[in-house]
Amino acid sequence: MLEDEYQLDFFKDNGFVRKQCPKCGKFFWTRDFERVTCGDAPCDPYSFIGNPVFKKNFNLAEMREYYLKFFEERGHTRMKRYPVVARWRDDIYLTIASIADFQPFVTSGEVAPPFNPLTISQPCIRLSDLDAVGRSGRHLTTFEMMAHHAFNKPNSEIYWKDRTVELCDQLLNSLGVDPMVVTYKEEPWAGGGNAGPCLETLVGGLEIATLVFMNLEQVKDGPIEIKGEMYRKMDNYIVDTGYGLERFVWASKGSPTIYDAIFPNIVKELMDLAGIQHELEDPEYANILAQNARLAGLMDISEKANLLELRKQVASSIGITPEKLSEIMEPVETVYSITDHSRCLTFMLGDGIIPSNVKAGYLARLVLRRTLRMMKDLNISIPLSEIVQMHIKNLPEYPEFAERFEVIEDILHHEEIKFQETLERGRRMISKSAKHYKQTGQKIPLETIIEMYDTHGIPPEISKEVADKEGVKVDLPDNFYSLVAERHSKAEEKEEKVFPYADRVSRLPPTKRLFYDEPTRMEFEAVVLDLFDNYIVCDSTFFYPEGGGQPADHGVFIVDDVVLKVVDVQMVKGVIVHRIDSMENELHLRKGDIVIGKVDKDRRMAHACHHTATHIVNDAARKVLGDHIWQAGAQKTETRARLDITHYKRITKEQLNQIELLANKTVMENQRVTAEWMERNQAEQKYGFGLYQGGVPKGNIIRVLKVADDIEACGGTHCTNTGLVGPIKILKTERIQDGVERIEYAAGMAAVRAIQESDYYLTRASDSLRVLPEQLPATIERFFTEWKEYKKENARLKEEIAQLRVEKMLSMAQDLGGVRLVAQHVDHADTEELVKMAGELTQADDVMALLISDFNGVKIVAAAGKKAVAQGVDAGIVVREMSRIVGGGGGGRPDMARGGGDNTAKIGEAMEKGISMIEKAINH
RNA sequence: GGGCUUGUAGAUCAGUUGGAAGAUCGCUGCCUUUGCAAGGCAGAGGCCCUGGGUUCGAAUCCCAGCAAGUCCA
Repeated sequence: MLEDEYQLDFFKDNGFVRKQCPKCGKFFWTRDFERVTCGDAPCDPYSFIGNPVFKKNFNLAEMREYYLKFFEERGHTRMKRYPVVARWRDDIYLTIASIADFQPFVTSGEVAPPFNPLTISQPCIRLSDLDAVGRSGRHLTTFEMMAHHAFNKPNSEIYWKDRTVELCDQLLNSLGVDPMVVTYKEEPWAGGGNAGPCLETLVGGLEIATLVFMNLEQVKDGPIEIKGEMYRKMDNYIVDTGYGLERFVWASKGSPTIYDAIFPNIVKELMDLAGIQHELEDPEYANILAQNARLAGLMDISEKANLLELRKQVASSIGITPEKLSEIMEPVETVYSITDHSRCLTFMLGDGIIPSNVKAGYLARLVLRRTLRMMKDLNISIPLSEIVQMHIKNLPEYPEFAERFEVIEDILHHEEIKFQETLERGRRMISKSAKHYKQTGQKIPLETIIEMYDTHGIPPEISKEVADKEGVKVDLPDNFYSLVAERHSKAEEKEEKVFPYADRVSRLPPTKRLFYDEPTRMEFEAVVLDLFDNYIVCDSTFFYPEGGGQPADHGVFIVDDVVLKVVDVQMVKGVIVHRIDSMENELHLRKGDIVIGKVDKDRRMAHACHHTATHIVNDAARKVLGDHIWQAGAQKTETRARLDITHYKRITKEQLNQIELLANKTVMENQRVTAEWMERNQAEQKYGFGLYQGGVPKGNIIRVLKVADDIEACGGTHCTNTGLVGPIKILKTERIQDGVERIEYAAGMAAVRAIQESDYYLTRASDSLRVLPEQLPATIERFFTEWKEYKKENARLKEEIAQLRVEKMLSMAQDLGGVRLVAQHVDHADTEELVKMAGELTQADDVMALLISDFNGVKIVAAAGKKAVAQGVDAGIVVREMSRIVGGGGGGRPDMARGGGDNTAKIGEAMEKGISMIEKAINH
């Protein structure tokens, strides 16, 4: 249905014909009238391997520069790359395409593009084909998407389809590609809520560019269907191209794999470390790899069955067994994979991702652990950081990575130790479980292996390896990871809260936010524009709506004599809605009325102090802990505030003190706090993405706030000078996730109160010990030691008393048919003492002890010597019966039982019952 | 953001249905040995993570917190 979209003048004017591929049924454009197939794998196999398609070969830096310059010379502005971690977005963690840089605000038309048209080489990370990396010869986790983009609007078109294809064609021409081998395949594209026609540029069986003409947006009942979703035309239309830098380099070299093309020296180095012969000059070897890559291009080898099929085909085509081939290929593939993964880590850590168990950090750890595992498989024992360092040396275009190497090394070292500990723990667990199943002669159940992975992070291969060593079998199904996924499949959808009057509010004009203009003014007049239930909307307001971790202002509206209490303030699409506490009062109000608003000043000031303090603490933390610190969340209240930051270690007490000192120093310097409304692009260019620490604001104009050295996009209300924040007191740190530390602190009056509070605890503690506060630690330590000693002595004494009493008790025993019964009241003895005595008494086989005391209610202990037990006495039953009489319960083993109750008046009765039961049991 | 798991001696871990806190290694002393490796005997070392609750009684069951591990989006 998009057919018409592809009828380009460029094709007609340049002698292209449109054909349909008989293999895949897709339509494509070619200059070669004889051509039958579309040029894409699997319809056409790779033909460039050993037969480069460009006149000259390029390395990454040369290719990138060639490309950017080519488009610069044709009217495009060259742009700096964005980070691989998508800080400016909250829907994805990693930058997956160059267009991701401009989503969602530029593509939606809300924000103007920084340049138009522009060209960029954007490093991207995609982890969706992890298993194919290294094996397929072409998959990478990290790649640079070279691109030229043009953002067109109805009345201002930069260029569209014809010019785009023309530029692509010219680029290939300039590189010396034979025009006859280039095909453009029609393939509708969809992703991220947009879609449009698309042409894939194919050369020698390899897709080297994708030209997307984004002109559709996803809507529920749109007229156009693409891949099952409905779309409609957008007003603006965007040229979204993607040229694979690494694939260009590969095509220019014609090496067997993409890995040999883009980082040959690191591959070589790792091959040496792993002790693998890797002579690409060896024609036999190169042939195997080339065959493999060619055939791998034809199938999706992330399926295990397909991988086996691939092995079979390659093996037969070169005349060796599949097993032999696997033996040759696997280590080489692993080296490729390590090289790729470590490059991915270089970008991730270089751009500031901290490994963690959540979010983007988890993805970093995932890649990191895969890499370590593979290194271990090949016995490569150098630290991972050394491999990363090789990449950094290989990437002089990214000097920022070299600058951060020290931190990266530290992080990697940390992670290596952590993983080792996890594996060590896991090995012990499996080994234990294996021993257990060995005894029963069973296999280790799959459920156990799944749990080991899911709960303890032990890869199934390692479980198997350990079990093998113990001589226990394990069945590992091919679909192991999908079985794990099944466990998690019960995902629940959570509803998004929708403001009930969203429609009505959207018809109102945006509220004037006066609190920005006069941050200290708390009283104002405003005109009521609308009211419903207990919500009031005015033309302007000084009430700050909840946002950016800062809670809403409270206060009152006054109309005539009526006071309306404002309990919440929210912003809905630019309109500020005040909620008041009761509906009745609202009856006094009508649209058009003028109201007087009064903001609760203390509350606002407390929030402002804490908000400004948050920026100061964030800045101080970065200075003390390092540049990798990134805000992961923040919340302010009247009494305290908290800031979550990414950091790969626990913050030490000393560092915390330093942060606190530094923060207070910034306060005392009494620097001006300034806010400036800036165009988004301009702000980003000037200050970088550090702006978005506290979240990504919407719209083209953002508010840039400067507090000392901290510069962030922030919509909150602040103190006008840092001095007004008052003291900042850090209260505690908490590790809310691996890699994320939470710092809690109080500022201003709240800080003074917090100090008073902790002072109170200190005074109370020192008062009750009757020592000075500075002697508290030593005193408490002494008390604790003494307490332990007394406790031990106490136990010893009880033992001794028990022994002493036993003799006397035995003398009072009554003889019941060969069993000596000691039935006695032992006043004030606790259960433990009774147990000790009973235990001591029944050292003699023929003794039956029945002890009862009135300690804290009634305590009963019965113990029977071996002979008594043999005669049929069950201490458990006796105690249970006796305890019931005193209103409690009890039980235990036949030779030792305890119980009790709270009815002390019935002690005697219980004792009689016990004695009679024992008599009965023995005489039975 | 969701799921799962774990906190017991210096270390690694047992601890049955709630009923006397254990093992192995390490540590101390003595013995054996030319010495070492080791062996024998004796001993020290526990707020059973914290705080509530249920119970006559909690390491064990329930709730909350703190600390840690791990899988997924």
